[in-house]
Amino acid sequence: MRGTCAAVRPSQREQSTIIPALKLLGEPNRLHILYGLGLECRPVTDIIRATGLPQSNVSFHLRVLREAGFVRAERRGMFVYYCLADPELLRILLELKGWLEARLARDGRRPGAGRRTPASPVKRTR
Amino acid sequence: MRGTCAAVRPSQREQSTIIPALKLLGEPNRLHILYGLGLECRPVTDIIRATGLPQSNVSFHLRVLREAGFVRAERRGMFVYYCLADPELLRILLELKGWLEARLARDGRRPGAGRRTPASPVKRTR
DNA sequence: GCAGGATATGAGTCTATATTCATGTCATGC
DNA sequence: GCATGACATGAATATAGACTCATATCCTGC
Repeated sequence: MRGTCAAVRPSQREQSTIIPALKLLGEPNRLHILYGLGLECRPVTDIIRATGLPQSNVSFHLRVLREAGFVRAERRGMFVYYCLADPELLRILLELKGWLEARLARDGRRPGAGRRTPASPVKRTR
Repeated sequence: MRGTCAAVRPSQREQSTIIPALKLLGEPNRLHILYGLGLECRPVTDIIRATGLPQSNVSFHLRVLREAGFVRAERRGMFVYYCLADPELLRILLELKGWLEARLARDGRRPGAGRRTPASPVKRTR
């Protein structure tokens, strides 16, 4: 905490739950695993095959997802099956994706993606 | 389509839009800036004061948000005002947050947050 | 024109975290 | 018991991306 002083962050506590979640979901392989699971339960072996990732890496990501409560693990004989903890998550992700794609389709190119902030688009507003 | 080899990533293209977005939003200061903006437009100076971050850093994050199309920049005289490009984004984030908190409240502790995968919860399923 | 405040940018550093390799543990079948 | 396949874990490394500092650019008022 290197803040000049107190540097009070107002809604800091507000973000305590959502930030880790967004970070988790922002990892390509992790999201891929989640999508791959869909509504079914699958053994790790399946996930490894589906993703093409090394076993070690899949295990790592599964652990992260499990400890976040996004997936459940359940042993069945020789295998450990992983399943989505709550399908609602997929719905919310789909909603975000829908919004993003709609935006992209609506204004084609990203708006305001230019280098600098435009020199002076408005002469004076008030 | 089981991917003979080559490690074909099925929905890889599917994630091309959502992954960068999730990464952007997963950064605490960035999310803080977005929440701070709310539905109003604010000059950079305000954002700097509100967040307590160094000007350089705020400028950096604003650029990322702007190039992603999450905020718009508009010059008014001496100041550059930043505003949320689409309030819908806040709604979706709120929805995710609601889901997370509901989960947390429902099962108190994170489920499946234990170390190892439980040794053998089920004797045999099949 | 010049001065000064507001913002953007670049280079360099630092940190968090994904990835890999090797090894350990657990369940099953013999 | 032992061997084997399925997962998990630890240490070490690599890398992306946030942060800082210094500097450049733009606007306004004089």
